[in-house]
Amino acid sequence: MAGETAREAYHHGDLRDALIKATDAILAERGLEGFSLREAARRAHVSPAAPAHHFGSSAGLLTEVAILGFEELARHIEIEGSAESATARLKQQAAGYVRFALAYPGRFQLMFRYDLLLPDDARLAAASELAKVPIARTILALRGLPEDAELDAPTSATMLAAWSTVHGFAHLALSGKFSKLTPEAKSQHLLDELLPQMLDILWPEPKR
Amino acid sequence: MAGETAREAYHHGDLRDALIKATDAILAERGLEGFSLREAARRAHVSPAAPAHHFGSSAGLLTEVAILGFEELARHIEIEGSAESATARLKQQAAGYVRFALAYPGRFQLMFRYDLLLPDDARLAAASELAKVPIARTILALRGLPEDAELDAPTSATMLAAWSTVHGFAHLALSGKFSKLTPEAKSQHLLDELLPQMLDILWPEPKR
DNA sequence: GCCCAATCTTTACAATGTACAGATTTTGCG
DNA sequence: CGCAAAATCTGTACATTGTAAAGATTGGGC
Repeated sequence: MAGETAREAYHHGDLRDALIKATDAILAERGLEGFSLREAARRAHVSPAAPAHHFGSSAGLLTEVAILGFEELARHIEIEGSAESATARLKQQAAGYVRFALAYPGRFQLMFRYDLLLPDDARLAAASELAKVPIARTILALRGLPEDAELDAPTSATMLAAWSTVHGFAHLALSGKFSKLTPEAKSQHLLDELLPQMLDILWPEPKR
Repeated sequence: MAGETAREAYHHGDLRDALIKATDAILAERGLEGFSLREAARRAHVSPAAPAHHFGSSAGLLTEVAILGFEELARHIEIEGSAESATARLKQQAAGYVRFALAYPGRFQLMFRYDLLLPDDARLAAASELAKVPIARTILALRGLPEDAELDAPTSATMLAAWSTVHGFAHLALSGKFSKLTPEAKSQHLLDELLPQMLDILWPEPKR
């Protein structure tokens, strides 16, 4: 009991967390295509069939990781400092979205791969919805509405516009469609140059 | 020689085309996740190892299908009728892009899955670039430039904006992020309602 | 102290991509 | 025409994957 805790822990303890962390490590090291259920089990020092009892299937484990991904995405989107205008705040949030996608490409791609996730998981849907809240607040401010206003048609259309723009940018970047630069310098150039240029076109500063 | 041509054809003939068509059929019937190299070989009535000689690997076959996909995408983007304004033309092209993605989700998803395609295929890169040409023309018209003008920084940033917007919309739609509707009615609603609403916000008609 | 349920292992099976060696067909060339 | 060489396809084999089924082992509640 006071023996080697690591050995003991794997035999009964927090396998669930260990598998989630192993999966996250695989996504970070080898990307989404480098993941396999058996590899995650290997890293947790358990048999290939062990994960099934905790997550049901591979999709169950990946869904759990995707939920954590949406929560982390929400954190990246939330605004830290003060923002002068609503459009400035929107641009900061857009940068946060893209920064997350570029920093954790495996996680990000997983989050939108419905074929790898449980299709009707309520917690996943909730996490996905929660990640939109910070943007919704900014959109309301952008349209001069109070923070707790209802999401009318033009507001949700504006949200859709912001979401699509930033998501398309991130997805195209990860698909290698902007790959004329080296991978190292690419992220900074995308975030510091291309993204602001694009956002200035779609959301020009109203201050004349 | 004058015998049953179908049997003969499979034994020597146009296996390459047959495999491409089989793959396209799988993508249409079962989606991208329903594809396997062996299933394509099965549909072409050849052994599992046969495709290798024509395409090298699974990625080689899929790359060929993706090239056809980009060519078809370009056709969907090209404008058919006359367009009053440049922004109207842009919106028609955007609708063409989304219509393609919704009509051929398997093909569309494949085209941006770098992990399934040959990473350095020149013909694939060329087809991808060619699909942007119709949009580039519209962007130039939008900015009041002649059709053969060079793509300066603001023009390419505007292109990036248009591309990201429409691609993000299509990708989010296919990821099931808008799925509060039935799949049948969804496509029409997306094309007729949501997409125009979004585009009107990002590209308002200059005509006051 | 003991039984039951939770947890993990072992074994097994069907599928997949693809390498390798051989058969068969077509083609090029004298 | 004849024949060798090249192109094309088959058969077999192997490592890897997800997961189902049944058995072993552990821990908690009474």
